[in-house]
Amino acid sequence: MVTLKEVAKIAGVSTATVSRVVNDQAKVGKKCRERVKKIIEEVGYRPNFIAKSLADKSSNTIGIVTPNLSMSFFSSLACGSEHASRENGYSLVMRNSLYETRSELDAIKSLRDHNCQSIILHSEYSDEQMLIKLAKEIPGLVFINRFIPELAERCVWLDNQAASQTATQYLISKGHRDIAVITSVYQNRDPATRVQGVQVAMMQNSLKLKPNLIAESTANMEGGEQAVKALLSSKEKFTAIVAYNDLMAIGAIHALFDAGLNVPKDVSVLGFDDLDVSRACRPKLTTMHYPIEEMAAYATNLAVRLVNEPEKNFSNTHLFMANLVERDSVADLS
Amino acid sequence: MVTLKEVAKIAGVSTATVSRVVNDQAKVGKKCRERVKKIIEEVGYRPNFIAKSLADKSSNTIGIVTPNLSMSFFSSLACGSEHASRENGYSLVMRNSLYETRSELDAIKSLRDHNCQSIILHSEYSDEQMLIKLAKEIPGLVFINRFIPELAERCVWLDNQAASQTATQYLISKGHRDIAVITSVYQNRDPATRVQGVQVAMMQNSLKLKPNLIAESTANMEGGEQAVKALLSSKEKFTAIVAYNDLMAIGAIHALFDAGLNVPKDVSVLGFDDLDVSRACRPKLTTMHYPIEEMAAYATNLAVRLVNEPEKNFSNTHLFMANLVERDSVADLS
DNA sequence: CTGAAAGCGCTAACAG
DNA sequence: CTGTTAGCGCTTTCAG
Repeated sequence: MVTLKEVAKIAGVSTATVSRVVNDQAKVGKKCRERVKKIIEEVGYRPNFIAKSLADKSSNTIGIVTPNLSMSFFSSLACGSEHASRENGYSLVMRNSLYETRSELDAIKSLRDHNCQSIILHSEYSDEQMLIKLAKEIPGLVFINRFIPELAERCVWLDNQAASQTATQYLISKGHRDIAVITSVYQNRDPATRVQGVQVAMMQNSLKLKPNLIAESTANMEGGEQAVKALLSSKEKFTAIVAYNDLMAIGAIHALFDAGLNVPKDVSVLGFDDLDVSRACRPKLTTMHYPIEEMAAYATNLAVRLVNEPEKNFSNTHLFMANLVERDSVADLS
Repeated sequence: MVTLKEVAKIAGVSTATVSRVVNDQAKVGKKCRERVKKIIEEVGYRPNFIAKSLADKSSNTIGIVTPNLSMSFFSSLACGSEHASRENGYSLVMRNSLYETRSELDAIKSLRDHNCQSIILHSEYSDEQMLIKLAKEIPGLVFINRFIPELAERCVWLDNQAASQTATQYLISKGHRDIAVITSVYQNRDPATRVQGVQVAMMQNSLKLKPNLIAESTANMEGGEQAVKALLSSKEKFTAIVAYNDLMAIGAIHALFDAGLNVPKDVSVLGFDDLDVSRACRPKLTTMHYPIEEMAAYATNLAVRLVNEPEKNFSNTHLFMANLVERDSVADLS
């Protein structure tokens, strides 16, 4: 491996000079610069990033921790982040937080110990106090999909309530009055917030979300099936379901068909997230598009600016909105 | 940030000693070790991995490059790799290869320049000669889903032909005689190999794959739809389709239903990969399970052993098999 | 505009 | 068993 020092020797200049031309810094004599460049080319010199990191205390890597990278939502998140990282000249290192006990914390600490100052965290477990403490230590720690008031300028999140209001309002505009909700038992507050959203939207239309039209289960396909079964067995009438996410929505569709009901003819189903699967199922799912990839890219840029421009003050709000994408799972009753 | 040197000073020992207890190496006096440990604990010392890497030329990171992390198949791959990386004490850094021109190569080189010696590559574009050259330079470069004879000991791949033979044989055992294939125009040789697999299986049963029952398109849902439309317009009769992958299979199912045909009653559809979507569509997809997560973990372990035990000779074959998972998209005609 | 020199934080012979 | 001493490859004052 050819080093900077060797280049310097061959070129008959000092290492400082070579370093300068490599990072095209400052004033280096034009001819001198040319010569060094030529030699670098000839001998195929490539800078050693590790050494650079050590010398200038940079890290050139940004970290991302999500519960489980193999889930579509999180892989989109990672993808957005990878793209932004690369554009900023950083490497993206990732960790799943799911498989270990103190998983999230361990992941973050491990990242920090690898000198990466910018970390994108999709936190599910840790409590706010812990996170606040960590944030002090790690200047580039940003939170995605979690709002912590004390750390507002580090939080990139979605207006869940507005989103589910939009969704509900849409259903109502299509003539639905008896709306059911299938939601999830989840670590964070998203499910509750979304249920609130439908309640508010219904209230605004002088409607009411009936307690036995709320079914709770796990946030996946099986959960969706279970929830719908519960709904069905309650004998309460409903013409539409707003689901916590696409997976539950798809489970719901399955359960509905299995019960001899047609979607959307007999009951409409509205999803959340707009994962790829929402175009794979039949009928294709009408759903709220979660701009997770954009959010991840945004969060990544924020994370690098947070460490590179520490003096700067950043605007306090990084709030995104979901938007409705109409496909085939909602019927027009009007 | 407290350094090893400071710990040494406080403990009244040399940095070498501290280094030894940190890496619990060699023989250090028991009391001495205890004392140092206590101090490390007290002052909250944490080793600097960058410095360590520079000093001992290790890298503690392994790289992975796939075309597009947001695709289910690749995110499973990444996930398997992340898990294995972590177990080996490495960080996983990833790169998409899709967005740039000389994308793959750039990604690998960038990884290499960041001193990561172990790289898992899902190569789509690069030619063999280039790869062989790279392999010489990077001891831990392993290829996933690509077989390069000269680099057999670095290739972790799937027996595509056997897999599609299995698939076809299954269809035949279910009474299907008129089998169609929808395949993909793709960078690598997989599609062709899989088509061969069905041809062989059919031949073994004195059947023949009719040329106009082979439709080619892109390897996604839209491609599947298109391919089926082509098949349908050929007027050639068929009772089953083997698809290049799950996405095409699902597209096929859509197109079939749109044409008024029922799956599996009128025509059966068999997928490949066993992605999550295969359980989201209706009917649920019978498909060949591609053990990509296991393969990725295996490849990752191989990659680290390749650099850590260079003297060792590794067995030449890292060949995996796909297995059939029966769901609801294939009818029994017999 | 360019060079000398002192590190960044840690490891690894080599002595003792 | 423990300390001394060079570095790893690059950056960065500080002189000149």
